[in-house]
Amino acid sequence: MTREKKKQKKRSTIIEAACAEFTARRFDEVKLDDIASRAGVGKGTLYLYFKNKEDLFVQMAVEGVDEMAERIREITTLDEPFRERFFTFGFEIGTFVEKRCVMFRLMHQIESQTVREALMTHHRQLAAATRKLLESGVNEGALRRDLSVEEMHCSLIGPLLFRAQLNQFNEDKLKVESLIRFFWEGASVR
Amino acid sequence: MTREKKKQKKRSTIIEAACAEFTARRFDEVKLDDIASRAGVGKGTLYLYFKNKEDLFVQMAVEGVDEMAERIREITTLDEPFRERFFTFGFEIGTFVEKRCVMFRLMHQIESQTVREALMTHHRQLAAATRKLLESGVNEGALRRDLSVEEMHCSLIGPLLFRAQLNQFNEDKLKVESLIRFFWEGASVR
Amino acid sequence: MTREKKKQKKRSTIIEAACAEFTARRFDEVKLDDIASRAGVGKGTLYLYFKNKEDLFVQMAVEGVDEMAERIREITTLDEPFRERFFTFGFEIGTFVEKRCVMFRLMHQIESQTVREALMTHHRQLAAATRKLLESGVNEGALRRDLSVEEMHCSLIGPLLFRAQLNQFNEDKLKVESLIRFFWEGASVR
Amino acid sequence: MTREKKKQKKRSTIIEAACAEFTARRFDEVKLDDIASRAGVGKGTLYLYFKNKEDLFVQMAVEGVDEMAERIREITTLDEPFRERFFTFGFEIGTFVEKRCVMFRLMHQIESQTVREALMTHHRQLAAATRKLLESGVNEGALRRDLSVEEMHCSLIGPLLFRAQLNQFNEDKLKVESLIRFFWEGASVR
DNA sequence: TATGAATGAGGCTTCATTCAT
DNA sequence: CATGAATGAAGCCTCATTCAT
Repeated sequence: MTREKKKQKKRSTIIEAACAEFTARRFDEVKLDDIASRAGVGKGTLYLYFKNKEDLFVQMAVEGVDEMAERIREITTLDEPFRERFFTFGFEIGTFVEKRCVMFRLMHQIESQTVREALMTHHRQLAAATRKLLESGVNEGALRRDLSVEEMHCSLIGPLLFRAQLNQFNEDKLKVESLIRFFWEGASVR
Repeated sequence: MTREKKKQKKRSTIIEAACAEFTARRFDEVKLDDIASRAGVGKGTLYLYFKNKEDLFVQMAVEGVDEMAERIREITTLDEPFRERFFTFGFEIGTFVEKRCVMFRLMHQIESQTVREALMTHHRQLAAATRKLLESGVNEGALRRDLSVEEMHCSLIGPLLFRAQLNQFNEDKLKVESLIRFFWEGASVR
Repeated sequence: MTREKKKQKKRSTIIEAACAEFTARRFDEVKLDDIASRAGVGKGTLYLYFKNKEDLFVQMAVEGVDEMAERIREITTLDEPFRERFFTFGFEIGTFVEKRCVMFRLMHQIESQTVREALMTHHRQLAAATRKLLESGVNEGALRRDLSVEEMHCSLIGPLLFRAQLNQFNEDKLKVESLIRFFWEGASVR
Repeated sequence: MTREKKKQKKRSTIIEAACAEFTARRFDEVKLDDIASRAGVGKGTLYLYFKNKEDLFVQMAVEGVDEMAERIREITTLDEPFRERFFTFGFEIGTFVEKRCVMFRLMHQIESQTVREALMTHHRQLAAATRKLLESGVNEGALRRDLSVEEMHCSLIGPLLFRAQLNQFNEDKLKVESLIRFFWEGASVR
């Protein structure tokens, strides 16, 4: 394995560990020691990959978001009926949100304007891609014209997010599918 | 004003200040100094009303939740058509969520099991009351039988919560009304 | 004792402790813990009086310098023959340098431009006052015209400073007096 | 060039780099990284030539001191009038002090007794050689009998040292020559 | 009851040192 | 020999908490 590959892999390991820790605890409750030992590296090593705790947090929160946005854009242009595309999207975003709901939860709680902006930027891209997809549904006559895209975005993502939060603690999990279907029944043109 | 009243009032002032601080910043970014000076009291005074920072946080996060749950139960038993009760409920919970979305956001990020339980307990009451109300709708034939109450709960509260989060930073705010109506159109029996 | 007085006194205690520590050890060898416990205060207390370690160091290094400069100006204007004034000055500056030679030693070793400037500013005042005094000696015909004031300043202070350094470790101490007299014999007009 | 020569050369490069760094900054402000990159070698390489940072510092501070002491002894035994020998010495020590004043400045600030001793030992040799030279001047009747050698040593070296310190920051530099001459005029027998 | 000066536990961060390559 | 990625010891600093006034 090349040098660069190795580095990327270690970075991922750290991000993964950070994600596990930050998901379970408050920012201040997570010690860099915890992350380091969970990742199986020395504490100092973290600083070879991230500027500081805050940076590690942001990188973690942002990890995979751009790829998800890209994926949504991809789905948007698929050559299928909108219904197909929508459900494909729905499952994928549902899974994504479940895994990465921390980001959504924590996004707004950062003091530093610059750091928050960094997070928001990525989130906005995701939201934009999602709205674009919904818009294409409207244009193709698959989704209702009388609803604003913002409204739909909120009514679709909101439940998925809320579900992810609840699921962290409940055992009888709601299915992503049913939430998406509920949205579809309400928003699609019959 | 009686002594007891005075004390209650000061407690409220502190809770209010804490709420403003915790809404804007992370738990660890909020200093007791900040809260104290925003509330216009000395730092030591906080300890006359709350056991410690965590306690102040919990009390703040829980403030008004029981009252809201009670209010929902009240609405549930109103002698009106369900549709009326539902929209009354919708607006009130929407407003409540907007003002107190911090609690929802922060609930899951507490390390201490006991503290988290304290928060969860209140939240579960709120959820229970909400589900009860929805259930009554189902029983009265106003809401669809084929949807589980959990599903509906999630599809109703999720958007309201997500909206509250977005609104902290967007100016062109989505209306609570439209979200509730969207839910109603999808969940009610036509 | 008034509140302000008390504060000043504690500040002095800390400066004193810092002086003792910084005189004996390198900057990085001195721990704030050491200073705090020598001063008989908590570690955190240091931060009520000084911004950080560097600041404490600078304040310590600068302590008393302005007063000494003022004292020199005072001596300069005394109504006595220059010879008297010179020896008065000589003893006082000799003693001062002995006690505060750290400042001179450390002055040039500060990385931060701003911090170094802070130190240099005070030192330059001291040097200026000293040169002024020597100048007055020249003008009154007591000191040689053919020597530049800078030369004299250097030939007078240099030995005092070097002596202070040596004395930290030798027991058979050189007398300040003999150094001053040597300078006087070389620099005065016979 | 032989292998040994090469090694010596690299060692010199490192010492040189260390000297530049330690002259400009505090011991703790100098990072081995800085020294290494200034010397154009890897950080690990430093440890092939020096035991640790402190050792590198000592070796640097001591570099050339023994040679200088030897040179002074050489000058002492030259077959010339003392006056000649003295000025030769004066210029050389003046230049030496200018280049290596760090050593003098830092000598006393080392915590570790053993390290300090290492430095002091070399310095004492230098001082001893200097005093010997001055003593020979007294014996030959060229220098005043009524001054102690220590006094003279201090009055000669002190100004040179002080000048070196001032020169780090002033542009209009005092001449070594004038300081030596001032000493000579005061200390020699007319 | 109210205060805020004093405290010190604890965590982030730096950087000298090591060692596998 | 040379390197620089990895490490973890150690210390500065913050800030929740206490307590004398």
